[in-house]
Amino acid sequence: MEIPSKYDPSQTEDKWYKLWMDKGYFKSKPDEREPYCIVIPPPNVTGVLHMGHILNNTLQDVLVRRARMQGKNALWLPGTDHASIATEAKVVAKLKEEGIDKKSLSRDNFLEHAWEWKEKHGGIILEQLKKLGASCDWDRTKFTMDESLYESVIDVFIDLYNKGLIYRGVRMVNWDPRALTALSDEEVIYKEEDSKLYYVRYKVEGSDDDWVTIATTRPETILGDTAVCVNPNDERFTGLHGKRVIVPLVNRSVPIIRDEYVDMEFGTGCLKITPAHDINDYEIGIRHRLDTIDIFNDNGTLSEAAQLYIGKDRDEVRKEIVKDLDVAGNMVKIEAYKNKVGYSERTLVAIEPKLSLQWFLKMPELAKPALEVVENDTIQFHPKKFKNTYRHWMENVRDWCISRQLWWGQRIPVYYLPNREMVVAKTIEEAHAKAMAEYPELKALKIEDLKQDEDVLDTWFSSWLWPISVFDGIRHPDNPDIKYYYPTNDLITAPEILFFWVARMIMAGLEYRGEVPFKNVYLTGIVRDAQGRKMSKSLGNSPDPIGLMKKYGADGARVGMLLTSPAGNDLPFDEMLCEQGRNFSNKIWNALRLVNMWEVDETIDQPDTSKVAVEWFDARLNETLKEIDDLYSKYRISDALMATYKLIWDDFCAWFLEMIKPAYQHPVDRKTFGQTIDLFEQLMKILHPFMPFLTEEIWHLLRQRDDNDNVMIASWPERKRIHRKVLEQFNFAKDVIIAIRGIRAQKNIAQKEQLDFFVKKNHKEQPDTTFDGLVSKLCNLSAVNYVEEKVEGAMSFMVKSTEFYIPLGDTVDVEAEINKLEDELEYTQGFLVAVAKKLSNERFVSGAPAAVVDKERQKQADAQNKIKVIEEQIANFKKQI
RNA sequence: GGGCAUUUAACUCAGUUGGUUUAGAGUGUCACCUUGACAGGGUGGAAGUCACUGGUUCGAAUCCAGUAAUGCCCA
Repeated sequence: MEIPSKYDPSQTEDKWYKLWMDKGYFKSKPDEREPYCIVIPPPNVTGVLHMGHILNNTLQDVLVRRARMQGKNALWLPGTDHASIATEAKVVAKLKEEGIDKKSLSRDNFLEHAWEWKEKHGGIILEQLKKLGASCDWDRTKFTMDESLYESVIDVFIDLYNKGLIYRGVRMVNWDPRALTALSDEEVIYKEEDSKLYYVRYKVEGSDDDWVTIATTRPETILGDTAVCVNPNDERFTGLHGKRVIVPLVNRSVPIIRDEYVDMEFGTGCLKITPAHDINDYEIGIRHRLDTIDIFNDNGTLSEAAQLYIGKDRDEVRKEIVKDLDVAGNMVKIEAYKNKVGYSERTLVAIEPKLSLQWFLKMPELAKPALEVVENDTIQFHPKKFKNTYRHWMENVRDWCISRQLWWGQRIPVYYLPNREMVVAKTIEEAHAKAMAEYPELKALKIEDLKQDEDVLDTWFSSWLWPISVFDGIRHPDNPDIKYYYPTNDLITAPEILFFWVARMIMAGLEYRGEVPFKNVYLTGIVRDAQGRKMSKSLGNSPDPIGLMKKYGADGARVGMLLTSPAGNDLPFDEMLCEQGRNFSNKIWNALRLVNMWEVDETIDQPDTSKVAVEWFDARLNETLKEIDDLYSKYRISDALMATYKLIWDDFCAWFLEMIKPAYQHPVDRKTFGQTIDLFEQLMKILHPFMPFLTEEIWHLLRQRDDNDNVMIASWPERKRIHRKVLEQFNFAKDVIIAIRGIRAQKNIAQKEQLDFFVKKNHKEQPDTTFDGLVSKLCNLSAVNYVEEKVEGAMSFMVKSTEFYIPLGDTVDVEAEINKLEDELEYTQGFLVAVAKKLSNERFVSGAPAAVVDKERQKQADAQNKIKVIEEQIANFKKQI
C-alpha cells in the first residue's frame, strides 16, 4: 500500500475519536481499581473555545490518558457552568434583537427563553473539546443548573444559613448599572485612565467669604455629600475644627470632621465625604455617624434624593454639574489626572459603588481549615509559589457577597412574611409551614402571602460545590460515585481564579466531605500574544483554535500549546509552535513509512550492528522513560513532552533507524524488524497522551490489530533495568561519529566516498570494539583499523584520550590544521590553568569533598594529556611545511 | 502604597541541597547537502560579562544585601 509522504490529520482524527467513543473507552464507573479523577473546570456555557481552553484541556487530557494507560480507573468529568451574568446578558441582548424587553416578561417566561438559548448554544464548547481529543466521559456531562446540582446549591444555602454563616446585610457593593446587579470584587476590572481632578470650593457656614476647597474626580457625587474631612494633624485647617460648610448647589449644611484617613499631600488636603458612593467614605461615615444620601437609582440615573438632575444619567450629570458649579462660582480649577476606574467584566460599564442589601457568607471560619490543608501540603500547588499568594489571601479574606440581582441562577430560598420576618426553606410550602410554626400570630397566613427573595446566587456559589455536586454528593453523601471518585486527584486551572474558585472549593470540600476536593492543583499560565497581551475577544488577537487544529492537526496544536508552557508561566503564543508540532507528526509519520517499506527476509541473520543498536536504543528508551515518569510526577508536563520529543526525533529517528537501516534495496532480517516494531510501539504509547490521534493511527499501521487492540487503552510501558554500559559506549561512539562528520563537512567529502580510518591503541587498555561496526556503517568507513603508532599526514582528532586518524593524502590543509589545533590548545591550556588554580589552593584541597577534588585531579590529568597530544600533532604538521 | 514573583543565547525556557570541562535544550539563524522515510528533511557551525553593584565562600547562574526593569495579586 502506498503511504503518502505527508501525514494528513483530517484523515484520521474523526475516525479514531469515533472509535474511542463507540468502544466506550472514555467511560468510567466505580470498580476495584484505583481511581484517577479530574473534574473539568466548567467552561462558561456561553463560551466558545479559546486558546486558554486548549492549553488547559490539553493538560487535563494528557494527565487522564496517561493515568488510564497506567491501569487506573480514569474519569475526566466534563460540564459547563450557567454563568449567570454572562448568560443573562446574552439572552437579554437576543430578546432585544427580537424586540422583546426583559422587563415585559415574567420571571418564568424569561427563564424559558434562557433555557431555550442554553439548549441551542450551550454545548458548543464541549463539541469543540471533542475535536481536541478530550477523553471525557460525556455521559456524565453536568451543568450547574441541572436539577441535582441546583438542589445541592439550595441545600447548602439552607445549611449554611442554619449554621449562622449566611447573613443579610447592608454593604457597599460593586454595582453594575447595566446588568442591575452586584458584582464580586473579582468581576471588576480596574483600568487606569486619563480623567480629571475637579477643585470645588464650599463656603464655610456663617462666614462672609471663607471657603474650603476640596478635590474630587466625581463632582456629581457632591449632591450626596454629608461631610468634609481634614486630617487632624493638618495645621492648615485647625481653624476649621467644629465648623460646618455648605454643599454647593443643594445648599446643605454639613460638618467638617477630622480623620487620619485623609492624605495631607493629596489634592487640597480636604476631602468631601459621600458615604453612599465610595467605600472609604462609607467607612469614615460609619466612624463619624454620618448620614448617607443615596443619590443614584439602580440604573445609574440620579434619584430624587439628589434633589437636582433627577432621572438623568450619571455621565450626563457630570458634564452638567461641572458647568453649573462654574456658573455658581464654586469651581476653582480642573486638572488632568490619571486614576483607576473599575469596570464590569461582563457589561463593561463603570462600576458604581453602592449601598445595598445583599446576602453574605462569612469566610473566616471556612477559610481557616482551607488554609491549613495547603500549608501542610495535603493539597499541593504546582508551581509551589502560589502557596504564598494563597496564604496572603486566606489570611485577609473578606465575607463573600453571594447574591446577584438576576434571574438566571439558583433563586435564594428565602421567603419574606407580611410581618417583615423571613424564613429559609427549600420550597414555598415548607416555608409556609415553618412560618406558621414560628409565628403563631400569623394564623391566616396563606401561601400567596409569602414572597420569595428576588435574587439568585452567585455562579461561584454553584461552582464551589462542583467536585462534590457532579457526583450528587451533597444530596446523597454516601452514594457509590462520590465515595469512589472523591477526593479527585488533579485540578488544572488558571491562577486568576485561585481564590474565588479553587479556595472556595477547598472550603466546601472540607465543610461537606470533611476531605479536600483534590490533591494537586496545577496552575497554568495565561496565553498571550506575541506582544505579551492577554488574548481576548475584544482585542481580536487570538487565533481561532478550530482553525489551528485544522491547519496543524489537533495533535500539532496540542504539542504547540504544551511545548513552552511550564506550569504557572505565561505563554507567549506563536503559531510556529504548532508548526513544530505538525512537523513532529510528519517526522514520526515518515519513520513509519521507512519501516513499513522494508522487505523482511526470513533467512538472514541479525547483523551485529543491529543487535548492538537494539541493545542501545532499548537502554536509551528505558533511561528516558524513567526521566519522563519523574517529570510527570513533578507536573513538569512540557519537559516530559520535550524528553519524549527528543527520544523519538533524535534517538529513534536520527540514530537508531540509521543504525539498522538496510542498504538500499536490501531486505531487513526478521529479528531486527520485529524488535524495531516493538520499540516503535513503546514510543507510541509514551507519546499517546500528547498526540492521541497520530499515535492511534500509527499503532494500527505498525501491525495487524485485534478489534480491541488500541493504543488508547494500551498499558504504559514498564520500566526495565537500565543498561548503563551500552549507553556509555554509545556516547563515546557518538563523539567519534560527530567528529568524522565534522571532518567530512569541513573537507567537503561526500558521504558516499568511503574513508580510511585508524585508531591509536591505548597501550594499557583492550580496545572496546562494540560500536566499531556502527561507526563504520554510519560514517561509511572502509574499516576501523587499530594501530600502535600515530598515522602521519592524516587528519586527526581526539575523543577523551584516544586519537583517531583519517588519511586524506594531499587534501590536508596543513596550515588550517595547525590553526585549528592551536585554537584547541589555547582553550585546553586556559582550562588547565583554571583547574590548576583550584588544585593549588590549599583551602580547596583541604576544604572540598574528596570526590570533588578527585574529579578536579582527573580533569587536570586529562587536560595535560590532551595538551601533550595536541603539541605533538602541531609539531608533526610543522615538519610538513 | 503593600505583598509575591521574575530577570540565563535572537525567541521561549531548563539549570535539584553552591562543585558534571570555561552554562544547556527547543525554536530561529548561518553554511553546505535537489543522498532512495521525511526540504514540514539531513549534516555541520555561530551565538551568553547568567540584569547591575557589593558581600559570604577554597569555589557563586545558584546563598545574602542593595539597585534597576518587568509581571501578577491586594489596596
